[in-house]
Amino acid sequence: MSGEVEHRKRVREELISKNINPYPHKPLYQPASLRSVLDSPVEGAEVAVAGRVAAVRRHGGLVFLDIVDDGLRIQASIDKSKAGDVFEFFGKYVDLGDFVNVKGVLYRTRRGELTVDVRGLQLLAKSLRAPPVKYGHRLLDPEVRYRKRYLDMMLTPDVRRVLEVKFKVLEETRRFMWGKGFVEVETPVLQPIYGGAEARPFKTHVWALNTEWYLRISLELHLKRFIIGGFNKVFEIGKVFRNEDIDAQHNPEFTMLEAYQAYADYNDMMDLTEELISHLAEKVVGRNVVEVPVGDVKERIDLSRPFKRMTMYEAFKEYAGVDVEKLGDDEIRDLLAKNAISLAGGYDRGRAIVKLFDKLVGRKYLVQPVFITDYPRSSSPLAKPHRYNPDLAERFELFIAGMEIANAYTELNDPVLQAEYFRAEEERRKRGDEEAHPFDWDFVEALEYGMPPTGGLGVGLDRVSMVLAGVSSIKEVIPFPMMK
RNA sequence: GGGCCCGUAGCUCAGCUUGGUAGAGCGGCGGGCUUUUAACCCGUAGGUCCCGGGUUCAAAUCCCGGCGGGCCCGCCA
Repeated sequence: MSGEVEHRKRVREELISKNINPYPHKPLYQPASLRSVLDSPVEGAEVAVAGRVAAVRRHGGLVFLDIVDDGLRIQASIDKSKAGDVFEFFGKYVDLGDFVNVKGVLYRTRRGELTVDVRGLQLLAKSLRAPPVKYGHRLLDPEVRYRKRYLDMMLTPDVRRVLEVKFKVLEETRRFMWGKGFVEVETPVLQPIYGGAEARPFKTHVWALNTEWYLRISLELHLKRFIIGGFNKVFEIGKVFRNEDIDAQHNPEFTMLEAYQAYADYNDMMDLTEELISHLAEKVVGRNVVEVPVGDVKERIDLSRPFKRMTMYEAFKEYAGVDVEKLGDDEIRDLLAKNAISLAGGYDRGRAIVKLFDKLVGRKYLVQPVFITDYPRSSSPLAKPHRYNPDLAERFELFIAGMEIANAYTELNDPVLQAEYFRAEEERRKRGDEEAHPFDWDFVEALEYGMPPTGGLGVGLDRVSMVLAGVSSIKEVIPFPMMK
């Protein structure tokens, strides 16, 4: 309401005209953290705190206010008979939403609530707009929530809690990886050629070179160059960008952890993944059973080790009652047709099997953590063929709550095979599959210098955060999600 | 891309079926109240009823077309 803003602007003007700065540079009374005050309150002691006025309850000569600072709340009261000048100033110049600095004595009210009996008050920052809902209540309009996320965080403690889960995941992932002896590195976001995943990229223009470049869709190919360069254990946590749809599980930019380890294979990466996830459960939420909404039901998900492991073929048998290995290509084509699946770039047995897996098994059944291993070789152009079966790749994906959480390979390090697989991808692109992997000559050349046997892992940290926070939309764990 | 739903005060929503020219609660502002905590009581301001067109004496309401948004399905991590 414009009247409200006008009113507060007038208050601001009046303060300035009275030589009271509505936006002073520092608090007058050095504020203690609310955490320290609330954790070990000393009744009768003098304290100073600062924060936003989140609620005001006036009772004639006594006014109660809630002060919120850094996600915590404390009550203060101003007694006209004890601090008449403060009382008058507050009534005249302080509104809901303003930042204040108060000094006073800690006591407990009749109802037992810890309260600061205010004796001194300084306005720290005048707000011109009152918060749209009361502190502690939820903003309901998702449009407003995500576009004006500062209001969402400011007003709803649970929103802050969920975001804190995400940030703690980032922090604890680093701590875990460092502890395992991995070096945190960085790789370019802007690239002349993209790769490492199957996705449509974002394009951009580099003026200095007058050429089209891309935003990275994964971290993989540069991290492997670190392995070639002699770093044995590297990881990166970073944004990747995929030019695809926006929905409850997908945001066009999201945060991946990728890790590569020399002299390791996908079995080692499975152990590492399992250990990471349970480390995160323990450090971030302090328990290994979490509740996550999956579809219409809240699922109790047990993140304790070890996770179930099954091959993709076993999963087909168990959940879809299909023995894919024994199916002829005609039967697979029939299944594709029956499930209305079309394959961009023409029929390929391996890729068909993966699509069928997503459709028939994927999200429905893989609620408890499970590693699905041994993907069809042709669906994984950067993975090494399986040591016992050349039709398969040494690859696994981790599913939790019906979501793909992690993806890992024994990395392909044979440059001749890599070139061959890239060539096949290029053929597929020519046949119309926009998401086929581009041929990366520079990467093949790097492999030609020799890469040790390597295990590689990618983890979607937003989705991990969703599981740990128990939320069903990726928007909840991304501070400023992309909005249509 | 397909389907369903929504758009009225700062917020949450009623009014629409049955057309008569705009309402409530909360919030704001003013007043009252010295132990409240979604405080309470009294008063008051605040609206392009998403936009455009049509029907009608008359449209928030009925019809058509846009725009914005949400959810589900398909695809992608």
